[in-house]
Amino acid sequence: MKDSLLSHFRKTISLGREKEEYVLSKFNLSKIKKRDFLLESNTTCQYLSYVRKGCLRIYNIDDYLLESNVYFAVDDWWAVDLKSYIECSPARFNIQALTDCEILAIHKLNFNQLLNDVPELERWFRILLQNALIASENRINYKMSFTAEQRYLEFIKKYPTLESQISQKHVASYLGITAEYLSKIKAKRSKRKS
Amino acid sequence: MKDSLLSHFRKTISLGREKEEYVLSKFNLSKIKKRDFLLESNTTCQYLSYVRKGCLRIYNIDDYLLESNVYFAVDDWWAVDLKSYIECSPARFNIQALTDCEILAIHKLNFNQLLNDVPELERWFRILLQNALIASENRINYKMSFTAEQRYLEFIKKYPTLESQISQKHVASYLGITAEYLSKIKAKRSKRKS
DNA sequence: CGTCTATTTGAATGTACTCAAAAGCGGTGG
DNA sequence: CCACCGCTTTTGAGTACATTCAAATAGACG
Repeated sequence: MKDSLLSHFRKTISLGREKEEYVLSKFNLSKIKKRDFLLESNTTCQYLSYVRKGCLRIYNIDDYLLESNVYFAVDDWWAVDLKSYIECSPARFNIQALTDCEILAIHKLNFNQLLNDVPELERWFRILLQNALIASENRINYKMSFTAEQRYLEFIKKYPTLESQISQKHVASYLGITAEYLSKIKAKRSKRKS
Repeated sequence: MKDSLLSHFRKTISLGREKEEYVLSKFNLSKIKKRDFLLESNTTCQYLSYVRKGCLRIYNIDDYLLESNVYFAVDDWWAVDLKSYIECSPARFNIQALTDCEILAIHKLNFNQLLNDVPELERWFRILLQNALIASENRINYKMSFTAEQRYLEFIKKYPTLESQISQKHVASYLGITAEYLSKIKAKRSKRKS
């Protein structure tokens, strides 16, 4: 059940059987249904959530109540509002399941204890943050340098199975365009092909 | 000379006099001139560089040789291509001084040794990454939700002294617009005021 | 002083948005 | 199992935001 989480850790650190058991014991499995919320803005984000299965969107609501998807957490990723989690501040983001999901979550307090008991995890967490930062910087470049159509193609390449699972308006929101315009991009593309 | 770096560390961790000395001893001061490069793409980023004074731009060059500024490193920030630094991969970014700068740099090998000798630094580094990630996620939201003019106003608010020090084309590139369009935004604004 | 780069301005163009209407689709209850 | 409701997607016309290209002007620097 927690195999996928285990192999996730093994990608960056090696703990040995005993510590592995201990770390995994602090995570709890929960299943959440499509459209349910893992986090709502203005509450505090208290859990680190590993996505074992399914897809969630982490999204922002701006001053005019418009939503924009910051990122998707799919199999083997993490869903968290980092700022809120770290600073105990009200969450900026909402986290919502786009499909039925299986989550392995750990409460902040337990995670902090783990960081004390198993210092190797500091390294793992640092690397997680590094990768997230690198991905985020890439995202800025894409948005800056590419047109909506180019970004859409990159999206398909990066998440080849995701498009069929979620609605297009969420893809559009991730790409930073309106649902209508994404529809037009796709229409134009399928016309070109034929 | 290294006072500013010391107070930078003290913001997030407390080390005690002795360890502080030790950590600081690993950093070397260097002065670099306006327009000089701290890093050129396709070389490897081997240093963590603390900006004691001045301003640098970290920028990307896309497939069509167009530059876009990813971020500015100003007083009390860090300049690094994280991906290259961590993975020893060819740098995606260039780092160039926009003003004369004073840099406190530490080589990767020395930094790794510090992380071993002074484990408190893991925490500091993790927090640095956290903050960078939070800033980067914010940046995505701005680019998604706001017009160029709104982003320009946010830029002025966030870096009140920067605009007078660097050329507008660099500001435009950071905002993700052309230099011409930024010029038009400013013209429109000063017309409105009068 | 001359050269090189940065900035301004204008006209034409392209990219993406808004609004509205129609069609499609999925889930729910009778 | 069908009918209906609400939400998503498509399509079109009109518009706004931002770019391109070109030419003129202004600044920076040796």
